[in-house]
Amino acid sequence: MNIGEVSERAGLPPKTIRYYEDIGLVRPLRSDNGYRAFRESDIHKLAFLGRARTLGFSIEDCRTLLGLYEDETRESAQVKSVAKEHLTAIDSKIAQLKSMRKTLSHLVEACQGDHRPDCPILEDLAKGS
Amino acid sequence: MNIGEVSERAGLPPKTIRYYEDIGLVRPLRSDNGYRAFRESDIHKLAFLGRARTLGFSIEDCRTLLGLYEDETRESAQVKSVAKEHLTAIDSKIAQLKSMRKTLSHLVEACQGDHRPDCPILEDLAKGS
DNA sequence: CTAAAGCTTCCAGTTGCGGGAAGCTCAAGA
DNA sequence: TCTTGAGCTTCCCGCAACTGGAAGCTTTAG
Repeated sequence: MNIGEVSERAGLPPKTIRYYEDIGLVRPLRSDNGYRAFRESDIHKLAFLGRARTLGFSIEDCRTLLGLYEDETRESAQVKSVAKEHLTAIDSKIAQLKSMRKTLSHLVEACQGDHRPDCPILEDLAKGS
Repeated sequence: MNIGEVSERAGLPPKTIRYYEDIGLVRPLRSDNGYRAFRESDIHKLAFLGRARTLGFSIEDCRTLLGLYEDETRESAQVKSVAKEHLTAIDSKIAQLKSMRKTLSHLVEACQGDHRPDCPILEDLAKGS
């Protein structure tokens, strides 16, 4: 199967698929004309990667997860460990964003937003809080 | 004042300060020896930038905000507009992360995390939800 | 006088692709 | 059969916002 059809079936842009081959996440065969020839297993892998990326896993995490997926001798504890670390990272990002959000929303509420130059937002940035 | 002292006073790494000069956010003078010579106003600007970055504003937003800060004829509505857009962006990032978090936490809870290979996390990635 | 610290510029790498150029292949219509 | 257009290939640049490191000059401390 050519990359265009694979792109639709896996839900990933052709550019992304080529990139994943570049970095060794998938290894499609090649036809005589030089075109990539994807097997069903490649499509399955690509869809797996797409979903892992949707959950926010880094490419390196995806590589690890894919490796575990294909390793019959894996221990689920290994998978859980990767997922838990990622969950922790997500939590700290959320916390950071919420902190920004809190400060920023206060400032936005305090700002009149009219034609006059006086602005609590700029004042806060200038003086620090 | 040299970059080292400015770095401490503004709370930004020297590399970052040089980068901000590169992209035209600050324009320190130069001493005869070629060293950057920062004025108080430069330090003030850098601290302003540091705080804006802490609130998650992009560099281009920072450039805009700094411009407004130095423009006596600004209207606070302009500042508020930039801040509100950023707030919206933060909100959607939070929403996206929470969505990831929700799915991922369910999966992590469902996974035994023991020595056996069976893993709901991998199963979900393989099949989609 | 020397060594270390601090400054300079420049270049490469990070993450995860996207855009676009140049060029080959293939499928369909006149 | 020829041609056109779509689809495929590789390659390299660019994004955001820096960080790290090399090579080399200046200043400072002992």
